[in-house]
Amino acid sequence: MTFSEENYLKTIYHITSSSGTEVSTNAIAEKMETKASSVTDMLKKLADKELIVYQKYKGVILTDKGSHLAKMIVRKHRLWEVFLVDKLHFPWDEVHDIAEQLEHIKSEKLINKLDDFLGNPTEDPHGDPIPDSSGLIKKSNKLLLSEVELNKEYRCIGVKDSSSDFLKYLDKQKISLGSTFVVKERENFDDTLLVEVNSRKVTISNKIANNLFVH
Amino acid sequence: MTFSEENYLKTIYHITSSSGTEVSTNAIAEKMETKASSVTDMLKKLADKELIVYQKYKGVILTDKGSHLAKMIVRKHRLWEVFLVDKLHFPWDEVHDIAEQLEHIKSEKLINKLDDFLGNPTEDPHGDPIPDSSGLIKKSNKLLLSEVELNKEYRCIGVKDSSSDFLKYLDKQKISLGSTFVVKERENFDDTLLVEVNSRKVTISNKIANNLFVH
DNA sequence: AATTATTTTTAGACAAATCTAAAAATATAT
DNA sequence: ATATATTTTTAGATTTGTCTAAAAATAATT
Repeated sequence: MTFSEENYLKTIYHITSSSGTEVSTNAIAEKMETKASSVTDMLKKLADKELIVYQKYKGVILTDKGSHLAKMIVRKHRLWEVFLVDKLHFPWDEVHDIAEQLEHIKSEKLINKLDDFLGNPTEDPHGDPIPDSSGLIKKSNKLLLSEVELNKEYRCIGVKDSSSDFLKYLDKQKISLGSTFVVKERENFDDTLLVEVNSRKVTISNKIANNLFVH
Repeated sequence: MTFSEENYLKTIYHITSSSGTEVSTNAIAEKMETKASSVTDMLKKLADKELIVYQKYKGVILTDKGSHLAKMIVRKHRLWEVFLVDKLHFPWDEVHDIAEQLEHIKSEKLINKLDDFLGNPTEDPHGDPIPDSSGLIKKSNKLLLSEVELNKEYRCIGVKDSSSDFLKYLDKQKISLGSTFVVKERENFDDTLLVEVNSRKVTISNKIANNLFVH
């Protein structure tokens, strides 16, 4: 498999995970920042290899074979992210681009040894689950801050939207990866939260709470 | 730079290191297992980018820029080899192919953090020197077993010829990476050596001794 | 239901890296 | 020094992945 084929497979896998249905040509093109015509070309190639089921104008779904390969790429991506954060001490928001490259390294032995070296983690630094060597995925217990129970302690494991405006806001509020949250009150009218962030009381809007992942 | 350009640059660097003079089109083609015509095409491209000095029919040499880039690729290759052997416990003879892939990962920050993580090693598992981040190379103190002094202790760090016949011979003699050697006698007639291998007396021919690297 | 808008596919072109076969330059040998 | 052999380059073709522009299919709207 070429890098490009792997990237398409991964993208289809990710869109399927959130939508559940067939994936459209345009959806793939948009996510990969390429043209629909390029996508069509590649879909034919992937269909020939029996990695996807493709019917003209009807969108695609992954075959079992394609789904397994996609999971192996996701597995590699997330294991490398753990390596970069845990072992090389990269900030959590810098690892994605490097993992995008590392996920294409081909060696099953390498990835299984890396898995052991890292202590067989089940989640990456963003709280996303890491498929095991047979493709099994322990479902994530990652939540949005807007969904948590009152008076329970949670730890910040990531953001959904990583726009610079949002990251600046977090910086101002001294919220970072690993911060602890305890939601003390929820305003019924607009779902604004009164939260203890590292024992400091902060008011957090619903929009903000919808962009913070916790554990 | 593309993977292919990097591979050409690295090959030219390696051939230059051992020959010292201009590198011929055919020498490159042979080492890369490709056709001379493909090499010519790429040489033009590398010359356009001012990474090599290329004159038709006269062979090539690296420019300073090309030489530095080549060293950075070698640096990455050798650091990843150290990672694979020291941290993931790969056998020393399995790491080359994986490092060939990892050497193309693009991130200066990654490679410098990896360097620190590994304790800034100056040699890879085969005893070859690792260029530092500015391209400086500490000259190797790697020797052939045929060149060592009598009654001094050396450690096996690699082989020159890795044909399967030779590796089988080593296996039979229980010689492996890390074995200690003390040369007790040298036969003047044919340079056969009487060697203590891990305190066991073994007779080693000059041809064998010329293929074992020690420290 | 007919028209308009959107999505998707096709057709044809292009750049990168490779190849084969033939031509040109250089090296070797008689 | 002339003929032969080798090396290197050119010319033209191929594959992969991309693109633009136009055509075809599907979806949305009046």
